[in-house]
Amino acid sequence: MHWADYTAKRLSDEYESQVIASGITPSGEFHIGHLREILTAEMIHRACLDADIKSEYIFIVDSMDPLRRVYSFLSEDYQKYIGFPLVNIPAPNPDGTPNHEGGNYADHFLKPFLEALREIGVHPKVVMNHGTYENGEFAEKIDLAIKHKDQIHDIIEKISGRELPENWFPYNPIGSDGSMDGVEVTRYEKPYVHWKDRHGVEGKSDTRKADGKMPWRVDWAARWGIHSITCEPAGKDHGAAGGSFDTGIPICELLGDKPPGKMVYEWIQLKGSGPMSSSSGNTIGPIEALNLVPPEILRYVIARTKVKKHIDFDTGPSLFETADEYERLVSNPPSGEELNKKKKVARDTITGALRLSQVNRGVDASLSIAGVSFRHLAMLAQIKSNDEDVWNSLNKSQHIDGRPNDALIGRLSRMRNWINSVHFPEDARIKIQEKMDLNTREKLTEKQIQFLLIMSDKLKSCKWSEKEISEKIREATKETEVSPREGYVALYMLILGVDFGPRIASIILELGQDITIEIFSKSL
RNA sequence: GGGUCUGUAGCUUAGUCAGGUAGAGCACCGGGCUUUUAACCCGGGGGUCGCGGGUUCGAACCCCGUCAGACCCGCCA
Repeated sequence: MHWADYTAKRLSDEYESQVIASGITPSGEFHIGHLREILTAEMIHRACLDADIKSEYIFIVDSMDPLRRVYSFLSEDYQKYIGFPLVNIPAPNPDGTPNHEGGNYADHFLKPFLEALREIGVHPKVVMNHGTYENGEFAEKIDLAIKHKDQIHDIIEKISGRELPENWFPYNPIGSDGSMDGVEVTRYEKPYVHWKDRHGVEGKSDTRKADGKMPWRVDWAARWGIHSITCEPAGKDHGAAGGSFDTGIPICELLGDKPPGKMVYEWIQLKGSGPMSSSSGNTIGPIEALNLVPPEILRYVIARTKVKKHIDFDTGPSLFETADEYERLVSNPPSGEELNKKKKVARDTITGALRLSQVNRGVDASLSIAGVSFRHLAMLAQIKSNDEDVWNSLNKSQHIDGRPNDALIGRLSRMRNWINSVHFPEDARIKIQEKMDLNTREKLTEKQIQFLLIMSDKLKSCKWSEKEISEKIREATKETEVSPREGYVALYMLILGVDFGPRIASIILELGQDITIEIFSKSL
């Protein structure tokens, strides 16, 4: 059984209807690591719906979280915004300076991420956390938290092993300058928290408004109750012993609610370069990833991996394997009646992964088949600059019959992006030689050189079509009495510098007559 | 220091929660197609399930220990 289906089943044993949640702080550019947070939750949500369990999926944006520090992509102008809720800060310009016309900081980073989510078929109910404060939904929890201040204090200190400051208070009001830093609570008089900020200014915050927020560990526990969340997968940073999940459970209960069960997912790493981090610049954005990787395959990468296993995200060579594995599975799904228990489990797991990988829920996976392997498409995309030529070639090779489907059109356009990016594997790149070097030439026999000379002549008067070029190759092999194989090897050595490759006539055609003849004349 | 997770074929892994003869893909090798030469089809070899104990008629799976790797415990998912 797939992990999402298993979780859905477990949830339905405990709750009648589900609220599955994700939560992310929009403190900077989103990266594909965040996609795991989103997709883990969304797949459980889909699994619930597929099992006729009532379910809702919400994405809580921590727009009230304060700016912690001036990140590397921000200019020093942001110094003055430290401690401000992200929703109250101007969005940065590309050079890192504040753009006062560009909306707020939280929305700025959120917007493109939501677009990427749409592209991979995720349609959450977006909850801006500052909105929840603004409309008073937090007020009751804030009141309870303040009343149980000492107990919460003890829970955090005991479970996390962290020492809280003397003046710790489960509510951080915003001071006169807009920052939550250095604001000291002087007293609480429902619904107002009175304070004195670092400038000595005194004031009060209305707990029914977004005049302040609860600290992270309390905030998270409170929102489980406010939104009746039944499942919220958490990153392993929150899931560590003594982490915010562990303190959240008793705090949530203290505030009168039943906490969701603990579920922790592993991180995605960029192959070979460790965990993703916005500050180190070691990121790949969901949008960048979606430019290269078809959405169903991006989903598949998450769906096929157990939640607790880390994923090495690789936009290099292993993308071929992942994509071809997906293609193979969809076109030839594992089936069979006489399987033993283990094989049945394996089959159900993988078919579950395929089901959950579809961009649109309930749509037949077979519609996402491109009908051609990633490798073959990579080759065609490199030698055919025109999409129509690619479709013609695929028709001729009987990969497709007639017009390409949407999946294939999408694959080709992303394939072109991939090839043009630094991520495309070098050994898959077709490199046209300007001329044959001496080393390569020495590997050829006299006969093969003869063959190339004849070819050179023939190409000069050749009508430039794939058929004609193939015909010339055949003629030349006959005239010089080299085997077809030797002839092809000679051509590959000349044009690509290696002894094998994709269909040479296509490459020659694509190169054009002038360039081809130039390669021949320079080399021979 | 405390904790979590991972360790199965050269590589990626399924199977571990409900113990019952180790399964797949890639790669590799062989054959076919003999020209769509990075395509396609068929076949094959390859695993002390990290290591050591224990429980059991029976352990990749449960328990204890141990080694290795990754990560968390400073709100970075």
